[in-house]
Amino acid sequence: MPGKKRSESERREAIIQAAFEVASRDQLGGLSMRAVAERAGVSKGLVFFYFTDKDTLLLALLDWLLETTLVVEPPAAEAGEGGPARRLLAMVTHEVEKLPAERAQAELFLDFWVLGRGQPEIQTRIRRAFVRYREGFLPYAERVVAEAPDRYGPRGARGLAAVVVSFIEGCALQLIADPERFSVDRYIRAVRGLVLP
Amino acid sequence: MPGKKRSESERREAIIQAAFEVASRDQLGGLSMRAVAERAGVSKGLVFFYFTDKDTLLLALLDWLLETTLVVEPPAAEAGEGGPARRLLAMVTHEVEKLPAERAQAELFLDFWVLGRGQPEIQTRIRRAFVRYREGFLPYAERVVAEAPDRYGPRGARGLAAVVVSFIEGCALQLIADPERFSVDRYIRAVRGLVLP
DNA sequence: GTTGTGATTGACCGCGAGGTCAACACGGCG
DNA sequence: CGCCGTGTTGACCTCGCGGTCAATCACAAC
Repeated sequence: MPGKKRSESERREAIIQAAFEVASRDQLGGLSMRAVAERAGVSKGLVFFYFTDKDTLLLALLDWLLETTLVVEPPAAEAGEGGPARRLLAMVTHEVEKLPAERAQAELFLDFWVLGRGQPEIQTRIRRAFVRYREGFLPYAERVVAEAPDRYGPRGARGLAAVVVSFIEGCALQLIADPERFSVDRYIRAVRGLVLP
Repeated sequence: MPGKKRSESERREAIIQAAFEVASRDQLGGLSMRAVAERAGVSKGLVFFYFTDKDTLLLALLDWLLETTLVVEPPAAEAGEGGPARRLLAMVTHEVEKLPAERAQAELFLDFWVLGRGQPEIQTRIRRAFVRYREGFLPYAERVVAEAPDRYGPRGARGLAAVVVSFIEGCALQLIADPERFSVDRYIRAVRGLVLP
């Protein structure tokens, strides 16, 4: 029944939420404007009214996803007690432990990643978000490098932050491929053995 | 012009090759039976003649991909000179250095990974390939763990191998997202600084 | 109550997808 | 030569997609 009014931001939010739910179920490839409209309890035309394009809707969904996920939480104060390396390790542990709860987001994120190839708008947004994510680790990586600057070369902190992020992303990948076998504990123990003296 | 005959295996191979080229250009989402047929210089019907389904063709493509990529090369003999940790590191370095050259394969692989969610046939094949890949590192991880068994817990070698694979996969992801910024050297230097005393 | 404005609908369009199939071409065999 | 049987084709079917738009409705202002 046409005519019912709702505030613009409410509608937009609801549609994006519906899009997320559809994408979680059917992947981005299976996300159709029809399905989103149905899930949001709204007609197809209205989705096009708020988001002119499918591309526009996807970008809005991506923005929402990047704001929600892929944020570094600063370490707790007591995490730094054993030295910089232990603190960085605590951060990595925390990030990896978050993954299972955010599995749907991680899957969608990866889906955008694949879609991003050949779609520059998506790619640049993902890249920017990643730079931000890496920079969240940077200050702590710097303190690790500062302890033994000769072991890491110049710009060693950036490299270390990049390695940290790569490892976390690799974990996300493993989690998606094989959730039952993925054991956070075992991963963390192996890393701990590798890097702590 | 109908009637030209070619051996079955030749045709199958040519079609899979065409499918790979199309997928490299347009991703799996843009891979249509029409496009594959055109690329292979063959009619659409023939593609269905050899591969009854699109799903069947995709599985054949995936099998080809998994046989081609995702194989661990054993380390060179002199790589073990500095001890087990250095040898494992040399293997990781080598795997990461291979990535840029195999970028198209890595991208397609990731694409299948995303598609695999919800498509059990794909998922199990990827999982099996990954188990094999991890096991390629296992003997060398075992020797690393054997040097300090107390640092890694029980089954520490498996955890270490998993970490190694996660890191390599994370690198592949970074390479796909941002090929220009991705610097193998910097990554390896950071890892070296982290794990070598 | 009338009117006007802006949110909302659903029928509709064209397109390209996966898939089917009757017809056809060629090589070998009697 | 004729005539299988296996490759091979391209027209054709249906379906669901993204996208459009005139009609419709709810509400606020007067």
